[in-house]
Amino acid sequence: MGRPNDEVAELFQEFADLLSITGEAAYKVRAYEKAARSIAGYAEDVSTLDLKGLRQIPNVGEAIAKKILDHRETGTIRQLEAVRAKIPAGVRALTAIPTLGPKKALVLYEELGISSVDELAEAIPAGRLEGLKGFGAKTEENILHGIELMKRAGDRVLIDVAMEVAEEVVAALSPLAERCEYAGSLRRSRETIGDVDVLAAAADSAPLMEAFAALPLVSEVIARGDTKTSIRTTKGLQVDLRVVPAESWGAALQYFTGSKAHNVRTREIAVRAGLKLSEYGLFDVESGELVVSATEEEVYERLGLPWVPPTLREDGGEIDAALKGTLPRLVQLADLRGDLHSHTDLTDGIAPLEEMVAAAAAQGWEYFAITDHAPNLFMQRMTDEKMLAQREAVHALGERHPGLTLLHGTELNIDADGEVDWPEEFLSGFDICVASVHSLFTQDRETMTRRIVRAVENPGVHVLGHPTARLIGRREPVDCDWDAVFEACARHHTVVEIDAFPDRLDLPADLIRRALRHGVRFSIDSDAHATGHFANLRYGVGTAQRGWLTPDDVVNTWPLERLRDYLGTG
DNA sequence: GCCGTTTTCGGCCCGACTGTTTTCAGTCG
Repeated sequence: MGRPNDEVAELFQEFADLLSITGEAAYKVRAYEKAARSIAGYAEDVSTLDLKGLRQIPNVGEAIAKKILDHRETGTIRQLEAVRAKIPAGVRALTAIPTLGPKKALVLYEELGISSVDELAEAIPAGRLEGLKGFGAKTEENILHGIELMKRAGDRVLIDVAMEVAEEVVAALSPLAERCEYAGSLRRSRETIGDVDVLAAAADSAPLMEAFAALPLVSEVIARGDTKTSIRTTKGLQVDLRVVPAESWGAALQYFTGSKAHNVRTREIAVRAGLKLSEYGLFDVESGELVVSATEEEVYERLGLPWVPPTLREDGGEIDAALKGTLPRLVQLADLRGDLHSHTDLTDGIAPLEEMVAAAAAQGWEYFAITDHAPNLFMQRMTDEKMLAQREAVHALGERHPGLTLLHGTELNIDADGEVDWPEEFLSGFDICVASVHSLFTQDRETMTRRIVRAVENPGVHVLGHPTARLIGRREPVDCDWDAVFEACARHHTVVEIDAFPDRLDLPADLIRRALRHGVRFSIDSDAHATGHFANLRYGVGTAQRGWLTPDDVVNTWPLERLRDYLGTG
């Protein structure tokens, strides 16, 4: 269920959303949103803090601190319950539709009684919105497209949500099993996860099934048997537990990891060798005898293949590469020597510079770049003076962390024409500049391509940040001639970012493979807005692996000197 | 509701874009 901070933060975020729907003053709504973000990003566990300790959290004052204590004692927040009674949860869900905010959601609820996304999806084609003030044809179209975008993600969840559940289940069951691991699309590090598959090896499955069904995160047991039990979590995610004998572990793990297409290929290879591969093992067809099944390695080996990393098992050429012995040595989390994209509370981060740097030092990195937003993202209120003052602070801090080289950078805004915030002269004062698209996501392909290529060609720009600007389940990637962009990146030594945020994972894996063909180099960046966000790098690494990247392809696995040479900042 | 070398009130993330509107409201970053 996550750490107590996340639960409390979610309650205040819900409170803020509901207040904004009821038309509460914007500053009040923002106060709760800011508090929610601060609580989520706060290093200490809120459930252990007293009133004084809680008030130390930025943006948490008397009123919010008391609500946290109330919640701890009574399990609820009175004011939240009151507004929940007025606004159904489904109305809040409407605001998750892109282009539909709190004001429109309230109109739909009050005028038409619509209180769910499904109801709205039916009401529009039925013409029920016609004549409703503020809802023209284009608005209806945008809403339907937004719903479509959400539906396409379907019941799938982002990888971090699934990972949290999977790790909780594995941790709870491991003491009862000889082996226990999550498999399926999560093990392959897909960007969204439909359901979580957990595999355990044990002689007797009963205690595992019992413990699994009794976990606190279980809201419903869907099916329960000797070899498989399925549950639904309180948040609606399905988790399947399969228990196999230890001698079948390897075959079962291989089978339940998938993908289906990869398994089809491995089974074909088995058939041609007179073998049969199933979740129970690799068998000799003639004798029916078990050949191997205890580990994945021996299953693959008996098929004449090296072990294939799960992130490659998509039937995307990995079988041929395995047969030829040309599987890449994939980049690992431990290969990273630094992070090239992060924020502090000078702009929209949560943590002060000192805390971000201390947390980066604790990662054991060799270098770390602070890249707060530049002035053209107006809401961040950046100025030249603030940026230069931060640079001084960064230099001073560097002396306190001798093992860690601090890079002072910025995240520039790529404007409509591909220009960025500052002239080259000012840019040259930074150690590293990330440049990203933050607006005008719907430009046509030609305009967008010209725009991004121009930014990439700017000698002051070193990294193209979250290149497609997609938000998984919420915003489409921008339309762009990526081959033209990658070609320009390779030519100008502009690094292409893999932003590790779970709702971005941008550049996506399919485009990484395409970029690789152009000789592009990549950086796997946290885009951290809080110290806890460095943990997201594992998802960035998973995405990089799905793109077949080796450490040599990823600049932040390089020593700083080589990185500087490549960027031309040495 | 939070915050403060403006310190107990009066500000608070500002501006662009979109669609609808007939002069601007809603949404987003």
